[in-house]
Amino acid sequence: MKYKILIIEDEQEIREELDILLKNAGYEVEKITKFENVANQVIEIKPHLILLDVNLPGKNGYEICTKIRAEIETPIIFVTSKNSALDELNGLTIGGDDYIEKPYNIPVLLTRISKILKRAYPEQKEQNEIEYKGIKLEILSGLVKYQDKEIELTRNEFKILYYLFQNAGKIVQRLDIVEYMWDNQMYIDDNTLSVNITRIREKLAEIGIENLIETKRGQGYKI
Amino acid sequence: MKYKILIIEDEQEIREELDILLKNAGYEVEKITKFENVANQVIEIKPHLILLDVNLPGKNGYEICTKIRAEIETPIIFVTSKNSALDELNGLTIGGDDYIEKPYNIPVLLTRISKILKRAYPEQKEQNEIEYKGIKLEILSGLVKYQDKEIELTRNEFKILYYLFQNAGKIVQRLDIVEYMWDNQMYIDDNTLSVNITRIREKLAEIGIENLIETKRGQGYKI
DNA sequence: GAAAAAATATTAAGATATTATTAAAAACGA
DNA sequence: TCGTTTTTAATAATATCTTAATATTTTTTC
Repeated sequence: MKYKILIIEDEQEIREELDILLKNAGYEVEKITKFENVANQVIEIKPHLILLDVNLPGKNGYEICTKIRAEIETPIIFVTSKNSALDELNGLTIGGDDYIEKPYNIPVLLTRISKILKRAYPEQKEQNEIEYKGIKLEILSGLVKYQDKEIELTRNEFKILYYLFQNAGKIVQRLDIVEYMWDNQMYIDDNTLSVNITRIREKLAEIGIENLIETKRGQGYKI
Repeated sequence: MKYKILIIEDEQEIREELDILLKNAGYEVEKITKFENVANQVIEIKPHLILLDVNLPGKNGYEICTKIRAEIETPIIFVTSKNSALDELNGLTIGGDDYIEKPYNIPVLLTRISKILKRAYPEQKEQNEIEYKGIKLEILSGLVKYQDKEIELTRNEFKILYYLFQNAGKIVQRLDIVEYMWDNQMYIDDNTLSVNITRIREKLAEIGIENLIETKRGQGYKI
């Protein structure tokens, strides 16, 4: 899947440069050249990420950011030539996800973009479907299909099951799942996982899937 | 081989807590308490991994990281209470290998440390599979396979058998196994080992493996 | 070579730690 | 806000581990 990046930048030269750069890197690119009602335009375009110049003529980039953020959660990278700590803080507290200074270092810009995209859209992995033992997980619809029956799992339940499917045949440690699920910064009770497993098992049983998830006590789970 | 972990953290309480935690987990621990010339101190200590608090008094953790990285490639884990996207990104692009937020989840911290160490020092690879006399131990799946039959062992049983496999052909002393298994716990009845061996033999017999584990009375076991 | 001692095996029964379950509270999303 | 989903909390269930008691086997001693 191709990510769509929106460039909001008044200097034509830089705009074109970024355009080429990003297209070469495999992104779909949109540009805004008229800076009236930027927020509305953004909502129309529905980009996955926005590169926003802070110094638009007669406009305040941060204000624009605020307006955009009021509507959608698209991550924003500020492109700026200012570099005072204050400015930086302003942008970020409003909700921008990163900033980068002009003149930018191209590889740095690209890796930042890719990191932010990965973080913002973690579920968009290449696969749309994964199958094991006749059970099919459909990522897009969040459905589990088995012998012309199907059930829906909630987002977390699905994500856990998906992780187990990706590691089918192997023992997956509980902690690995916890890390995968909760990115593990904050302290999440490990029992939460047990609760989820119980729910997944219940739902799977509804369509006749029994004993799929084995508990390997002291080691983890295995399908 | 024992890994050396360096703690760079100003709050004494946390420092001591980490110290104990890590020592219990079998690491060698060093601490820095004076934050002048941190980079130089680090180079002296030559740790295998650094736990770096981002919010040192009057210092910028990221700056320290940059300086350290200019000298050595030791992996760094940021311990931080901040959590803005910017902070994280900065840390990672500078060369930190991971970050974790306070309050941290202890088991998670430990597994992260161990994962990063494994990645950074790959010489100490762990096998995923070991075979002897047509019997295959699969670590990832926790299975023992023999002639298209397979059994599951419990964690301890598997660990013991794995240890014997690693020393295939040699006599392994009972005490060595006890140490390997129960490490520095207080005296564990060595009969526990006998019980485990009995169980392993039983389970192996189920898939037709007989007389694999020989008892060398007074010396240990041999496969 | 028999009896005693030492080492290991066996079996079953506690103990413990890990996981499961259930219900309720909190957080989230429409 | 209401309905759904997620997390917390309290409690139950149970696989696995350890202990204990007893049995078997091997080695030593006389």
